[in-house]
Amino acid sequence: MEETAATTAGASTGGAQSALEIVRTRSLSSLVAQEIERLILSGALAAGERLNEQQLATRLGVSRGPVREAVRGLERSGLVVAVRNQGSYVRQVSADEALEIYDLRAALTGLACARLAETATPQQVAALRALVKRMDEARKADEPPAYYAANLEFHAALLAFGSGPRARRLYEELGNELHLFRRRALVQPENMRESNAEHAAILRAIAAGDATAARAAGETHIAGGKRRFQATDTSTPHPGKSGQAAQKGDNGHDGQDDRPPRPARGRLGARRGAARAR
Amino acid sequence: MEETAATTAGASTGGAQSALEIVRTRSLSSLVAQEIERLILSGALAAGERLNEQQLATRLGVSRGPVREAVRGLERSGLVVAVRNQGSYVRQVSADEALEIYDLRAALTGLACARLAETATPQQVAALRALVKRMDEARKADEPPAYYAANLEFHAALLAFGSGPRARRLYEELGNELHLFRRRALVQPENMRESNAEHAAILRAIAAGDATAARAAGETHIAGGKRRFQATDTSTPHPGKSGQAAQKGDNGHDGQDDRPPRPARGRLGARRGAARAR
DNA sequence: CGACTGTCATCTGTCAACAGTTTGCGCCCG
DNA sequence: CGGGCGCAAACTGTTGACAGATGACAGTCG
Repeated sequence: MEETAATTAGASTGGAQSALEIVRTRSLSSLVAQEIERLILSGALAAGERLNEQQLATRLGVSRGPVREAVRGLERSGLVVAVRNQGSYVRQVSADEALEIYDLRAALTGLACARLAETATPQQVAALRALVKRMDEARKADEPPAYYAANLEFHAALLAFGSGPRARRLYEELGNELHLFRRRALVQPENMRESNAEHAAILRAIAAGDATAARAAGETHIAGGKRRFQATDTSTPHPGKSGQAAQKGDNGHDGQDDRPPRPARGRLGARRGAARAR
Repeated sequence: MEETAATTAGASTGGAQSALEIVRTRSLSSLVAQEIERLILSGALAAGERLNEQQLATRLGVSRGPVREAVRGLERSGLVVAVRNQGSYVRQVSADEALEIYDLRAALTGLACARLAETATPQQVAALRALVKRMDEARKADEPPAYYAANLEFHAALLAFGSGPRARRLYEELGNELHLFRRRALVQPENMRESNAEHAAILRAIAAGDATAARAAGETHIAGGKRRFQATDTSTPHPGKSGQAAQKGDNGHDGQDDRPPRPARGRLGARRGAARAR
C-alpha cells in the first residue's frame, strides 16, 4: 500500500513536499481514481457499497468533476458499476466469476512460465529461488503476512520476467477483481506449505528449461489456489441458494456483462444516514 | 469511410426515433464513450491522433463534461492515453505489443476450446460447423468481408460457448487493442484457406471431446494468425529501426505501461488549422 | 543570419450552478 | 389498520464559465 504512494511520489519528484508537485504532474482525476481504488481494495469501501459523489468529493477536498471522471474510469476498469440516476456501486464479484478469473490467471501464469522456461537468465532464476526461500522461511516462522507479500512478489516476478507489460497489467487487474470477491485471509499453514511446494515445482521446471512442464506447473499452481479458495469459501458447494452465488443465478437474463445494479441494497437504509456529512 | 460519417450524423442528430429514449436510459457519457470507441475502431480517428475535447463535444452535440468522462473511461480501457494539460491521443500499439496481445488471445482461445471440448452440446457443435461452412463458402466465392464477419462470429461463439462473460469481454478488448495497431486488410486467399483449415481442426477436436487437442488447435490457430500478421507486416523483421517498433525501442526507460505521449505530433501543424470550428 | 525571449491564442483542468429523476416519508382514504 | 398517493429532499446528470498551462509565432539582439 505505502509502496504505491512511495513509488508514485518517487516517480514524479522524489521529495516529501510532493503534494503540490504531484498535482502539477498527475491530473486530479487520476489521483482521485487511485485513491478510490485504494479504498476499494483495502476494504474501506465494501463490495456492493454505494459511492456518493459529493461525499467523496468533500472527503478528498475536490469538486465533483474529478470524482465523476475517476468513477467512470473505475467503471470501465470493472471495479464499480453505475446506473443512471441512481449512483455507482462497488462491484460485487460472484463466486463463478471468481472461479473464471482464476482460470484466466492460470492461463496467464502458464504462458509466462512456459516462456520463462526458454528465456530465463540465471539472475532471474536466482531471484525466483530467493523468493521461494523467503516464502519457506516465512512459512516456518508462521508469518502469513510475510508469506503473502513474498507470494505476490513471486507471481509478479513470474509475469515480469516471462511476459510483456500488457500481460502484467492484465494479471494485476484480474487480481484486483478477485480482491472484490470477499474480505478474507485464506492463508493457512497447510495452504502455505502446499502452495510453496508448487512454487518450487514451477521453479524446477523453469530452471530445467522445460516449457511444457513449466506451463503445466504454473497452471496447476493457480488451479490449486482455486481449489483452496473453493475449500475456504462457503457458497460454492451449494450453487443454488447461498451467498453471492444466488446473485448470478437469480437474474434470468442471458449472461451479459452488465450487472444487476441493485444487488446489495437489501437492507441498508444508509443512504440518508450516511449523508450527514455537510 | 462514408459509413463513419453516416453513423456519426445519425447518432448526433437523431437517426432513429429512440434517440431521446436512449438518453433516458443510458448515460450520455456512455453514449459518447461508445461513439468515440466506434470512431477509433473504424479508423475515423487514426492511431496517435489527438482528441480535441471541445471539438468532439460540439460534434456530438453535448458539453465537455460527458466527453471528458468518456475519454477518461477509454483511457482506463487502454484505447487512449492522456497527458496533463496537453490532451488525449489515440493509443499507438507497438509491434511487440501486438504480438503479445496475440499470445494472450491464444491462451484465451485455447482455454475456451479445451473447456468446450468437454461441455459442448450438439447444438453448439452444429452452430460452429455452420460457421465453418459459411466461411468456406465465402472463401470459395472470394468474399473477404463475408469471411471476416463469419470469422469474428466463429471466435465469438467459441468464447461464448467455452468461457464465461469475463473472458469474452477480455477477448473483445484485446481485439480492439489489436485493431489499433495498423489499418490494414490482411485477408488473402491463401490466408483464408489456411485459417479455415485450422477452424476445422478446432471443430474436429471439440466434436471428438479431446480437450488437450482442442486447446492445442485453438492456440495453433491464433499462433497462425500471429504468423500471418507478422508476414504481412513490414516492421517486425527489422526490430531495430523501422516503423512503430522504433517507438518502443527508443525510449530507454523500463518497460512501464505508460506511453510516450508525444509520438505522432511530428509534423502536423493542424492544431491551429483544425480549430476553425466555432 | 541565427538563436533567444516575450507575447498571445488555444486548450485543458477544475469548479459552481441548474435541471431532471429517483426515492423515502408522511398523509389520506378505504 | 392497511394500502395507495402525493410531496419533498437528496442525488445524479449536465451545462457553462473561469483559471492555469502549454505550445507556437513573431520580434529582437548578438
